[in-house]
Amino acid sequence: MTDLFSPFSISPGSADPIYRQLVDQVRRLIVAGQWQAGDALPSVRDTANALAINPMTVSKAYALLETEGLIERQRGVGMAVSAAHRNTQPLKARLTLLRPTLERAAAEAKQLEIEPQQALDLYKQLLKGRP
Amino acid sequence: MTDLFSPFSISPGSADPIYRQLVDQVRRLIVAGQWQAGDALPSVRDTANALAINPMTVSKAYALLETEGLIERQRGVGMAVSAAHRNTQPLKARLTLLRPTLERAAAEAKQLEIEPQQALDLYKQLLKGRP
Amino acid sequence: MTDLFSPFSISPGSADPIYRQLVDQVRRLIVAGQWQAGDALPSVRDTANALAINPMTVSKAYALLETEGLIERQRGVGMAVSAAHRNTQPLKARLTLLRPTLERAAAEAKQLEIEPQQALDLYKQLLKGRP
Amino acid sequence: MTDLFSPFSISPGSADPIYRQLVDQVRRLIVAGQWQAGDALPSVRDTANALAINPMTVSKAYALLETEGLIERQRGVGMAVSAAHRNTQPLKARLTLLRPTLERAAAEAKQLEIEPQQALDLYKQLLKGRP
DNA sequence: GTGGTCTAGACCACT
DNA sequence: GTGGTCTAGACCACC
Repeated sequence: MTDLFSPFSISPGSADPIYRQLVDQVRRLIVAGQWQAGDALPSVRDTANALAINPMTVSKAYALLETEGLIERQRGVGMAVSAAHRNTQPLKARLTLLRPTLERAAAEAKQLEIEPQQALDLYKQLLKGRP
Repeated sequence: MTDLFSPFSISPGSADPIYRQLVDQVRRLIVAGQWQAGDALPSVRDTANALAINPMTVSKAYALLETEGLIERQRGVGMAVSAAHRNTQPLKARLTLLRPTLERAAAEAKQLEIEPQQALDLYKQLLKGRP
Repeated sequence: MTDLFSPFSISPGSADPIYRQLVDQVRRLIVAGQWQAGDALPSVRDTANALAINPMTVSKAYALLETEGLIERQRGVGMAVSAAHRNTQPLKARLTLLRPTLERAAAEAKQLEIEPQQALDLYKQLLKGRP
Repeated sequence: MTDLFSPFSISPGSADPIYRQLVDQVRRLIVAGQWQAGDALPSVRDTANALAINPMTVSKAYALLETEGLIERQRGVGMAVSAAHRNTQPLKARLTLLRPTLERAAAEAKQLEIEPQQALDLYKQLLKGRP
């Protein structure tokens, strides 16, 4: 029997590939401190089963994260959050990860000639979860 | 020889394809009213030369914009901003174009456990052009 | 018709995987300056055909080299030696790539209590191609 | 409680598996004559404890060495260096064990277009323990 | 049990 | 033409 629940959620029809969605989610979970150094990651097979995707797709995501140094392979055991990585990155580091998207949003607002205050209002609304 | 300058700027190494970058830029320039109805678009060949990209890539971008109704093909002359299209879209329409990116930024802030106020501060800074 | 020759040579039964063998060979060819910045790499399909292996295996090797920054993807065209990378690395850089293997060889000689001069003689012989 | 010291040193993150690292170390210690015929090997459990690895991994290494004839199982006592095996192998045998690594180093030097003399100089340096 | 590698083949996106 | 992604399934190595 396999675990049918997964900490990940993917949208198969999305623009960016499944493996990339997984990488991004893991990265944020670690950087935000929700996953601590040494914590085991869900196994490739369990994740593949739970999300109904191919194990290789999960494996590819994990391989990239290993290259990045965020997670480590423990042979015969599984993958774990890298010990070398400090738990819960400081606010500054987390803002750095958020920045690129906000930079793009700023560029777009400018091209659309939307006033900063109006762009800020929309963002505020979305941050509160109001659709 | 052709014009080596172009109103467009593309980044060949970017995540989204060149044709998409072109489409987005044209759309924003028109919607923001910087390009008015009847204005001629830079020719496919000039644009391709200036940006050192394949003419078919530019052509594909224009074709999509034509389908969208934003620009019109004037036989023997080139492409022009569609007359049917109201110049300078209302604010609401422009905010709709900005929304997807801000939605993504909101989702990322949440996953990174960044407080709304801090995310807003960063966005405000970027909107002011302060790097 | 496809190219049946390839600049690569692989040994399918080797200890390290095929994709790794490819990565190492490309890396050395570039670092040694035999492949210059901007040079196109053999296409994934051609290489796969010539070596009678799966295209994905070649693709995986290229993806790793791209991550490493040694080669660049030119969308719709193929892969090329990265322009950012200086052609023909200086001797020092090349020695750095050789060093790990020689360090291992030194450690093994020590454990086997082989005199330095005798280890050097063997290495000299092998460098001359004498089996 | 068991001995927390071990004559072995392993690197868990290395390319080659732990059991292989153990096999190679035992082999060199015996062939070099540092471990004599009849000497007892550290017990599987002690070694596993000291290195914080799975006992089965140590057991596998010992099993391979037994197959190789280098060590013998003494029922109820443990493993010992094989009596049948001549202590301190002749130089030729020890060079044979060193050869594969040097062959690889020679191939790499050639691909990197490093002159034999420069490769030899580096190896000489490393043999002297100068980092 | 764990992940890694490779294959064969399909489909997609880009130029 | 180019590479990218995913699938289904096999086999291997390691612990």
